[in-house]
This record gives sequence, structure tokens and C-alpha cells, in this order.
Amino acid sequence: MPNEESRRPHTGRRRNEEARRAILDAAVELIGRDEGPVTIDTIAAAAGVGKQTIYRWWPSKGAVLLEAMAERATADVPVTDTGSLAGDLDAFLLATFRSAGTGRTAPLLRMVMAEAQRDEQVAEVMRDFIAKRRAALRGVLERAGGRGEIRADADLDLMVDQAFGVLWYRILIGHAPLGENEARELGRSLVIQSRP
Amino acid sequence: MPNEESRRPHTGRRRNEEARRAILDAAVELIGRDEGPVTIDTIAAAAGVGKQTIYRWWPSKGAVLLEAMAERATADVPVTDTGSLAGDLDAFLLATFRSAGTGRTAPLLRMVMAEAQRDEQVAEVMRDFIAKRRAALRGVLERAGGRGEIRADADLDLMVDQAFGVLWYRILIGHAPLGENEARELGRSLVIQSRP
DNA sequence: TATTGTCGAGACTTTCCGTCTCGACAAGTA
DNA sequence: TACTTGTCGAGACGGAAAGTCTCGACAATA
Repeated sequence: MPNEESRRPHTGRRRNEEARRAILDAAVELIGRDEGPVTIDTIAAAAGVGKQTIYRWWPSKGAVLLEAMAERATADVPVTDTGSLAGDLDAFLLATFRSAGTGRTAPLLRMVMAEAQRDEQVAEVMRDFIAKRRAALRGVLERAGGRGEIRADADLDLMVDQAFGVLWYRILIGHAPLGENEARELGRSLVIQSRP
Repeated sequence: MPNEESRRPHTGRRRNEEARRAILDAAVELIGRDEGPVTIDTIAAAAGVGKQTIYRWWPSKGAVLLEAMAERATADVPVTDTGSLAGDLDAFLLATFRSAGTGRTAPLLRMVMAEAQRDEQVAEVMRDFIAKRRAALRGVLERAGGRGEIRADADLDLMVDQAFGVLWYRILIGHAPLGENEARELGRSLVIQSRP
């Protein structure tokens, strides 16, 4: 089956980028403000948009939130190279905790994770997102391994999950803060447990 | 205001223990079987019970699932004393992973966590449950600290969250297994990072 | 035997999701 | 300029699920 896009150039009115931004921003804004329910109807109303405009471009509410989350995560957490495992971990974890643990983002992450549990389509995209974040952190560890900073029998995947596990666990339960001190202490414990 | 229970002894028909068991079991069974939706109606029907009988004793579906989860966790994971940190951690983590990572329980945990994100009442009880689990593991670490097995500046709360963080993160995302090997490897990394 | 509270069953209301339809409008085509 | 195509905001609509309410039956106690 040939691709229909290639047979015929696009006709008709184009997608409104302003509507897309308004939807993503309204969703995050509603969740962060924490006043009343966050539904497709309230998001559409807050964005000044019809419901169909949302469903035309996203399959579900979870997909909207997931896109907003991914947008922020990739923009806020670049991978830097300081030359040492301790430095790289500190940079990565500080940026990650700052981005995820902050006021508007944490409630967003909570709702995305909840949606992923009851919507297999959201879970699918979520796994892709998670895989990318894990690969970024794993890259930091592998680079340190190449410098001889990590013992040979260390379980890198487990270390990655320890880091993101603490992050998500604390976000979802809310029993402990996610600040700079916590990021640094976590980085330190990962360095210690992986030393040759 | 005096307690009404103390003024007048209970009269009328008593709570049916068999109905309670049937409700909790039906809920877990429905979630584990993963066929069709798990709602208050389907739980009531599967338990052979009226909806009102559920709402008389639990405020929401999440509360039912949370009770079923807590019931299993406390029964399946006793704290044992082997005399060494490595042994105690192994016993605790093996029992925990066996209980949580297994077929019927993991989907239950997923749904409870999801409910806790959108129901503050469930979240409240959830935090109590989590606090008890964390205290159990922290007790293991403190006992090891008393034996001089842990460095003085170790962050015990962070270690606890690393363990449960990995558990929940892998349950919720499903990107990696939660078997005996993983439990042992996790125990090993916690021992290494906390050595004096 | 009378009172009290639980039982199973199901009707009912409310909320939210997701689909469908409408007239208006914008972008490309003839 | 007309015509075609697809998006826009708005809202009606049906279905699913939560949670409330009522009913007659039944069990435990006074």
C-alpha cells in the first residue's frame, strides 16, 4: 500500500500550532493549580478549544499529558560531560530532580503515571519515554566505566533504576522531598557502590 | 462528645465476615485475571454481593484494593534476624520481591498506586502502609548499624527508598523483571554502598 | 416478640469519556 | 475567482463507571 501522503500533497486548512500550545499549557496549568477536576472538557475549555480539536491530535488525555511531560524532560535535562562520574552524576541528577520535583511538574508526572496504569496506549508511549531517560543515565555510567571508574561486575541497569526509582517513588508517595541535597546524596551513594 | 459505641452495645445483625473475604478475594481475582474491566459493579457481582455492602465498609474501590494489598504484604514479608546485614537484606528483599513481583499481586499494586494518585483518601491510607513497610526495612538497617556494619554517614532513608524505589519503578513501568536474582543483586549493592 | 442493623438486588443520578454533527473558516487547486 | 479539502470552536449525544438510595428479607440482640 503506497503512502497516501506521497500521492497527493496536503490540502485544506493546516493544523493550528497555537491551539496545540494552548492545549498542552492549559493541561499543565490545570493540574498544577489543583482546583477542581482535570478532564478533557476542562482542558478544552481552559484552552479555548473544542474537544474534537484535542481528540483529532491525541488519542486520550494521558497522551496529551505525556507529550507535555516529554517536552519538559528533554529540554530540562541535557547530558553534560564533566570528566568524572561524580561530576556527571551530580549534573544529571541535579537537573533531573530540579525539573521533576518542582511545583508544576510533579503533579503532572503523578497523573501521567496513573493514566499509564489504566491505558495500555499511554503505557506504550510511556515505556518509550522511560527507555530514553534510562539510556541517557546509562550512557553516563558507561562512559565512567570506560575510564575505569566502575567495578567490572556492577549492574548498571540496577543503578539506573535505583536513581529513577527513588525519584518516582518519592514523587508518587510524597513522603520525602526531592531537592538538591537529595540529588547529591543519591549521586554519592551510586559512586560509592560502583567503585572498583 | 461521648463515643456512641460505649453508650449502647451493638444491636442488629453483625457484619458478615464471609462477605468481606469474598469481596477482597473477588477484587484480587478480577485484577489478576485481566479479563474485562474491574469496577465496583463487577467486583460485587463476582463476590455475589450487593454494591451497598461494599460501600458500607469501604469508601471507594481503592480502599478495597489497598486492604487486600496490605493484607498480603504483612503476611508475606516477616522481618527475620540472620545476624548479618547481607543475610537480613537478602531475606527481606527476596520475600518482598517474591510477594510483590508475582503474577496476581503486581497488577494489584499497579492499580492501587494509580487509585492513590486520583483519590486523596486512598493516598492517605497508602502513605500509612508505605511508612510501615519503610520502617520494617529501616529496622534491618538500624540493627546492622548497631553491629557496626554501616558507615556513620550513610543515609538510611535514602537506602530504603532505593530498595522500594526499584521495586515500584519496575512494577509500574514493567521494563525489567523482579525475580530472585534482582533481589540479591539489589541487596548486594546496598551492602556495598553502606560499608564503613 | 420487637428492635436494630446487615444482607442482596437493582433503580437512579452524576461525572467523564469519546463520537458525531454543525456552520465557519483557512489553505491550496482549478 | 470559484471550488475542494481539512481544521476550527461549540455542543449534543450515548455509554461506562462511581456513588446514593430504596426495597423486602434476614439475623442478632433486648
